[in-house]
Amino acid sequence: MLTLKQIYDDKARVVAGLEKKHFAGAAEAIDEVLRLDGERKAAQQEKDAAAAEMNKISKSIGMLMAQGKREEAEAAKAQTGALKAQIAEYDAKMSEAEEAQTKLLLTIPNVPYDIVPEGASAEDNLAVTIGNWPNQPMIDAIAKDGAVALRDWNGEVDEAIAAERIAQSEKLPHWELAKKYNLIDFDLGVKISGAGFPVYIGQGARLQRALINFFLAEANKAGYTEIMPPTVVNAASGYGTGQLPDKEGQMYHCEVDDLYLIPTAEVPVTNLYRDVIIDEAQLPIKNCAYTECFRREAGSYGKDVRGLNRLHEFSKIEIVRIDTPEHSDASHKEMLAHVEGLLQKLELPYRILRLSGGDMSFTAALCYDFEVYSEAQHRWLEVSSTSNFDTYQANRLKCRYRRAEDKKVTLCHTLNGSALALPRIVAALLENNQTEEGIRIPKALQPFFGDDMIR
RNA sequence: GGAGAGUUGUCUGAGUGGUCGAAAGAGCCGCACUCGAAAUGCGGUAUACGCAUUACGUCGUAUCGGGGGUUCGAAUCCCUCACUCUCCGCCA
Repeated sequence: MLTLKQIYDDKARVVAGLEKKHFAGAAEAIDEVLRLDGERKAAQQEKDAAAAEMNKISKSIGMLMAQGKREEAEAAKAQTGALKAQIAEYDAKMSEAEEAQTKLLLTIPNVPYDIVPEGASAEDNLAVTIGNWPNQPMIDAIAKDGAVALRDWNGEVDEAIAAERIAQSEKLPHWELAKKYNLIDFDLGVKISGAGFPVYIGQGARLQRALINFFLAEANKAGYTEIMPPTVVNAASGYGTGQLPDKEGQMYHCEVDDLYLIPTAEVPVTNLYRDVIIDEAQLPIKNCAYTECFRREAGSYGKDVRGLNRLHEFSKIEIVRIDTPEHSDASHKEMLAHVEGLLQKLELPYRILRLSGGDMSFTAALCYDFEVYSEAQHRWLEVSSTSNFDTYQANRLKCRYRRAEDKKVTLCHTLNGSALALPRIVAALLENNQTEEGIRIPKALQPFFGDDMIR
């Protein structure tokens, strides 16, 4: 959540930022936060004064008792009743205002950075890079402006090119390939769990393992420490990273023990640093983790959920960084370069989008999505979302560091990104690399897969 | 699952109702001594909120696992939850 300091320091910037994120009633919400803060402060002052008086009297009673002055002590006791009631009253007022304020702050999203594009939806995302792209005219279109709005070129408007590509393509979608080579059995998954829980078999299972190992090896090479966290977490962890309270319905919940299945390794790995004060010398902390991720995906339907496009359980390697405010932007760029490197090594066509204010997540200050092009479905599939959360998560987590220079305790910045999520990578890999002989495994992956082809 | 013992500051560890935010030791930081280091000596060494200030804060409140209660007063008593350890049971 936002810090009060952020709001006091530059209220106008906060309100403008929230409006960029299309948060309705931004100005009113911020004013209410400040009003509640004033209320809390006033109540605390009164409470503190009353408590100080009470402490003084209590101490004097102790001394009188020690001196054997029973009556004077009893007289002092008589004074305390009213004070006690007052303290209770102010205390109630104070915590009431504080709770109301926190509750409100939890509903207010993070303020986006200045370079975040204006816009209400995915239509307004800014394509900043495209790679391994075979269609030259489109690359030129991108190169001209350096970055252009998605709607200008991605096929929705440029229908001629899209239609041509589709007409030329005789490629099978990945769900048919999965069947043809006996890689994934979706029906078996339905039988034992339900839709969205595929069963990987033989070479399909081996491909999963190869990708997990490849991604972890790359992360290790880039200096990330490998973490193997629990895949169920308590509610406090859910609040720490912002899945709770607003995205409650997206997580699987084990009611008996009040635990949640993680939707991403971000949750356990970031919460490692909840209620912690880190020495600046240890920053940036760079962790990576492979976990299964669980998402209820309530409300999804149609072509979005076909095959591997959207699953309830999937494998993902996540990279997480904790950093100083001064260095977090550099960290973010390193993470983007790392993820981009993975897609290059996998030889998949990809693009990188800077998400617009309206499309980015609640907690992010700056977010880039990585998408791979699926040549049989003719659509872009999101495979990574790499974000800087500024102090927004850290404030909830109480994740702070002690500055080397002046020993001051300050909020950290947190960042994370997928590097990478498997299913859509598998989808693109199968679809884009299909040949007469089988499915070609990219060179970088061959040592991990143990073969150059799925046959 | 049953029975019992615990949880104190960066760490070890004392403290069973009254100047206890907390003894002592270790660690760490600063200063002194030294050519330098070690040793030694002196001082400092939590967090949040509030208040104050140009600045330094001999300022206030809260915090001894979390929450609640008893009391004029709680690290200390009671309730409750979480966690750790020991024994029994069960189990991979």
